[in-house]
Amino acid sequence: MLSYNMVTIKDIAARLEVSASTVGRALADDPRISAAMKQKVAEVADEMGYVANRAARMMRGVSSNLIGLVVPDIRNSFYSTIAHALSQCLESADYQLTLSETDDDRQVELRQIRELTSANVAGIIIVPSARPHPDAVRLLKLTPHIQLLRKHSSIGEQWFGIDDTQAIYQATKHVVNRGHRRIAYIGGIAELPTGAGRLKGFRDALRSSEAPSNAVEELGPPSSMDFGRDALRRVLASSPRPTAVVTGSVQITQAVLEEIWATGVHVPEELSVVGFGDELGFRWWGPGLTTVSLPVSDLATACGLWFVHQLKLKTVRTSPYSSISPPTLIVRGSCRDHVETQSLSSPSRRAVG
Amino acid sequence: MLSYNMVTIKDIAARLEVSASTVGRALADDPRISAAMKQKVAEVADEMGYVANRAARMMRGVSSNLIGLVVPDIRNSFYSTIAHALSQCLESADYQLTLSETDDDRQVELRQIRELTSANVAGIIIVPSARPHPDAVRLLKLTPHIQLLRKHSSIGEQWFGIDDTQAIYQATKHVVNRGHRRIAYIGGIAELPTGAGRLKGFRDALRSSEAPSNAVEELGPPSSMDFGRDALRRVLASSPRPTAVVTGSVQITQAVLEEIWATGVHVPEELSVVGFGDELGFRWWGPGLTTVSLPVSDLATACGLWFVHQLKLKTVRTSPYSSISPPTLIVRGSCRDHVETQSLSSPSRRAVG
DNA sequence: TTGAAAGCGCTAACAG
DNA sequence: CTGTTAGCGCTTTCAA
Repeated sequence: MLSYNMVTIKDIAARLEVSASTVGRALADDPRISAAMKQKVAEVADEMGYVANRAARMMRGVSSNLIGLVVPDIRNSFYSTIAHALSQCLESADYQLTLSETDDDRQVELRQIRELTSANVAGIIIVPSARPHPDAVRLLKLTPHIQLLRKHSSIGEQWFGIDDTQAIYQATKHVVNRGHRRIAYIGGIAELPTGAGRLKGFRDALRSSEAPSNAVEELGPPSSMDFGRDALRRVLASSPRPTAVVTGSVQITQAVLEEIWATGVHVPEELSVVGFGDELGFRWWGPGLTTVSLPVSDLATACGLWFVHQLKLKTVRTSPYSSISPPTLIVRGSCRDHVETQSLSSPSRRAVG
Repeated sequence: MLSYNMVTIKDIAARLEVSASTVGRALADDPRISAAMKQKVAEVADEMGYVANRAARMMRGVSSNLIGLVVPDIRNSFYSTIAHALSQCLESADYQLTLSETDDDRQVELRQIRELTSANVAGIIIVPSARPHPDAVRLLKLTPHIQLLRKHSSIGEQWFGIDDTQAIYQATKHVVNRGHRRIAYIGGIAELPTGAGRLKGFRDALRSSEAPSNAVEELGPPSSMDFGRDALRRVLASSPRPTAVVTGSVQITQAVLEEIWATGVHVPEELSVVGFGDELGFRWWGPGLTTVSLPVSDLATACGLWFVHQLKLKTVRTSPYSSISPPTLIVRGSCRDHVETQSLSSPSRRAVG
């Protein structure tokens, strides 16, 4: 290990023949210090290449400039988008982002939160797992924190998310309006707040239609491609086979697209599809994927700005605040009108371009 | 700000009626402490929910358990894959990952490295920008560090990367072998080590062919979709129009795919394409994208393991070490044989499935 | 307006 | 095997 002698507050004090506290205060822009002194201190500090020792500062109770981001899996584009947006707006407020992945495992989540609190982070931005560990909840209460996307009341009432119910409601309503009656939904487990909201959106949309409809629901881990693939196979095998499928997470959507592509089912002739999220590539999947687009980046930025604002007012935050962002349905070619006497015409084919 | 009374080593000491140092040593598993004592301390610590104060520990000279990851943009799947892999293997070594984005801007990069060193990070894993700032290089020398993907000798000789030259060589060779002679390459600027290597691969492959060939080279920021789109348009407009295009970064590939899809050029009839990286969705793009797959996740894991190993031996590392991972060409449908008397047959079309 | 001094929680030298 | 003591660099009383 390298031993590098950082220049300390004492060094500049010695050089200027003043006390350490004077230098400390000058650096902190304390009103009691004369402008002349501040000036001199600033110059010498700069000249000697002084950098504050964060550890020492932290020990004096000042929390670090670290903000912990706790997400299931950074490879999920939702979360990498969030990480990027947060990183940007936290940086400009002089905060550093630390990354913790939970893999949606409450034990891992607890460990990570333990780590973060022991590192004295200034705050935690978390996408909580389905059922966070009580100890994790307890630890979070000791640190400023905010929930993103998923919300558990046990953790708090500070939350930025999207309207999950509305998202899937729109998606489902779209196929219902186009005449589909046997509709499958493949989405995240209802134990997750997002999963529950989306499932509700699906059911609400079906209920809102006049004609009786026939739903197939497949619920599983929202980040599991394997689950998505298997679920789609089950949906295709079920009888009567659904004429439309709505997906409830990005990963599940990707898995379903892959599987449909692999099995050779024709879209939209044999099956209509509405996806979740608008990934690069969804546009060029088959006839173009009709999907629900979510303002994840804006959401994260808003969340970051607000959180930093909260941290600045060094006040205990218990007052609830929620921000719900609306989804948008993007209609492309993966859904078509369904008529009961369905004639499977020879599929119209589509070339690149 | 919340005032939360963390339980300290003293609290445990008081409870057990021993000295603080005994507890400290027991917790550190010091050989001089009796097993019985360690046992008791461990129990009480656990019971009281003791978490070590990192700030205090750091002040005693021990560096933090933070490792800084410095990348251009976490939304790039290369880097999110890397972040995930590193996060996993650093976590198991009890390190925390902090995330810094540079947007390939040397000033930002310098700022981020400043931040990291002042936060006393245990080490830095960096994908350096094209021309790192001299001060950044200087700062890096003060901290254990390793380069990922891109390598600058000024920064050091510790590097994990892929064989960029080989990657593009394979891609280019593939179309050359299929008879193409007018070939375009759209890739990152040669100022980047990766850009230079890939460009070399392109040129080497062309030179290696017997028949004379005609190259078009478009170089720009590798992470700019806009550049990719514009470059492709220029390529299509050039005369004689190339019959094949090879791309040299993930983002450029994505941009090129989008643009080809948008302009309606038929692949592979009018244009053969070889991509870079194997993103989800490349499989279902048009006739399936023939592309170079790179073992990014394994690379990052290897890098993480090795770096942690280096940190454990608390020795100054100056000895060079490089690890080069090989790419793999994945052949799908986006290239076809080229014959000079090219007959543009009516395009064979492909449906989903 | 500045100084002196007391710690923050932990580790490490130096005694027992 | 365990206790005492002295700081690490900084902030923050309390004095001057």
